[in-house]
Amino acid sequence: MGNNIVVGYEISKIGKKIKKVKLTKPVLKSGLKREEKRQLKLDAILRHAAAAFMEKGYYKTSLDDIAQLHNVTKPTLYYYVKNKEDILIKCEDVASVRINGLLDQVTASAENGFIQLEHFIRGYVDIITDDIIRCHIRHRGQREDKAARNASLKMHRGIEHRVREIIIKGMEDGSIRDCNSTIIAILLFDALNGISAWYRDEGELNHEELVQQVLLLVTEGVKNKV
Amino acid sequence: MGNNIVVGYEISKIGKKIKKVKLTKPVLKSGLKREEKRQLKLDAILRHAAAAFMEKGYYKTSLDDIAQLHNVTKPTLYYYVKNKEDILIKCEDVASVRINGLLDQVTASAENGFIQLEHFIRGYVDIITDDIIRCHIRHRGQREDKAARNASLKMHRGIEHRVREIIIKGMEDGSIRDCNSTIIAILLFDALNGISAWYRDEGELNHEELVQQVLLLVTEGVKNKV
DNA sequence: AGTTTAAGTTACTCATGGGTAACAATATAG
DNA sequence: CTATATTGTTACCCATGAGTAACTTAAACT
Repeated sequence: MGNNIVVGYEISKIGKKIKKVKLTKPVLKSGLKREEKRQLKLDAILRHAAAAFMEKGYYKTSLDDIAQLHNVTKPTLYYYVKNKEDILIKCEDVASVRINGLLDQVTASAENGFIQLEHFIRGYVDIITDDIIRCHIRHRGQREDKAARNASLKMHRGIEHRVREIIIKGMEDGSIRDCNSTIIAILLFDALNGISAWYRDEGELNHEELVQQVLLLVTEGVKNKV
Repeated sequence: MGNNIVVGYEISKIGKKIKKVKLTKPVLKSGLKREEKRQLKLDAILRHAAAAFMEKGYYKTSLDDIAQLHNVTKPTLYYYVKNKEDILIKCEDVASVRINGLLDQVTASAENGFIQLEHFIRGYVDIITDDIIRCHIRHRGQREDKAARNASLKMHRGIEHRVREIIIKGMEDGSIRDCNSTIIAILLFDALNGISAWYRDEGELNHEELVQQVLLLVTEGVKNKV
């Protein structure tokens, strides 16, 4: 029940009530504080859940597990989240914002296509350290609800499409060789997403060396042309 | 119970019994037939299960589903398989044989490292069309039983290691440029395994073009060096 | 032919875990 | 200081699905 109340609605309701009385700061401030607190708790839950999903897998992680990680009981989760699948959806929302943000940043520059692609790869390898992003990558498209599944696939296709655009741009400005941009974009994503399954920032493998090797492969391939 | 009887034991038992009486063909033949039939049925079950796992996911596929696909009831499966997880294990056994077989074939040639790598890529893209292989790729390492999980990871590391050896050989014979063979092997696998999640032989995308693009990426990269 | 073994069935048990109802405590507004 | 929304709890329900026991049918060996 509680989880059906949309945040936006809640705010506007408060706003209406207050508008006719007084628009003092304490009211607004505490209102925001509450929202902030709620948002922070939701974030923490998503983070805990994502970490658990990555470690044990979605189906092997119970809501009780997640609740325990957050030091609450299971029903409390339902105050922040519609159901188990909604956790995946909310993680994906976060991931979408971050990845598209990266793409915004990368495509905003005046650099040529190849350089933009290089920037994207760098940024993406940084990003996939985050459990929420990794959770999205691992579970994207995996939704019982049909509408949710389609939304997830569409969102990922959107991202893939933007990378393809970068590649096409590179082919037009001559910085990227002639290739099938669709396939190359997918292959690149497959490789990068694969990384997210095993790479940990704390590990022995140097972050920079990883990026170097990905760029080596993408830039020149491994064949020796002496 | 019945599933605990190892195939080899069964055969040797029959053999002993017969050795002292008569080694007529009909007996051996029918014995083989039985084993053959059993093996064929097991194969069919694995194939059905793998297809279902790929379509709906391991946890969303019940043993009843798999049984139905094979036109038997659930308990019958237990005659061929120890438990649900055992299906994954048996799929992995099949996959291991095929992939290592490919590697045997590839490394047996006198070609240089790069050509061997190329051959492997070609062969692997062929192989990952098979549902059982795809099932292995998607579910490798995902085992509730610890021993089984370790075995799965070990087997995959073994394969990865052999590819790394090819790369190292290529670096030694000068056909592959200097690189971190471990990372490159993993990246290559990530890309190839990623393919297995979306590529269908029946689809519009030409098999040869896919291979071409993978080889383009691995061979020369996408940067235009004009 | 008659006995044994393989192969399959029906009808259960039972743990797990998602989701809910009803109640309790805590914070915030007026 | 009281009323109300927010946040959380305990104690359930109930569907699902893995695995088993006991029984039946079909095939195969002697």
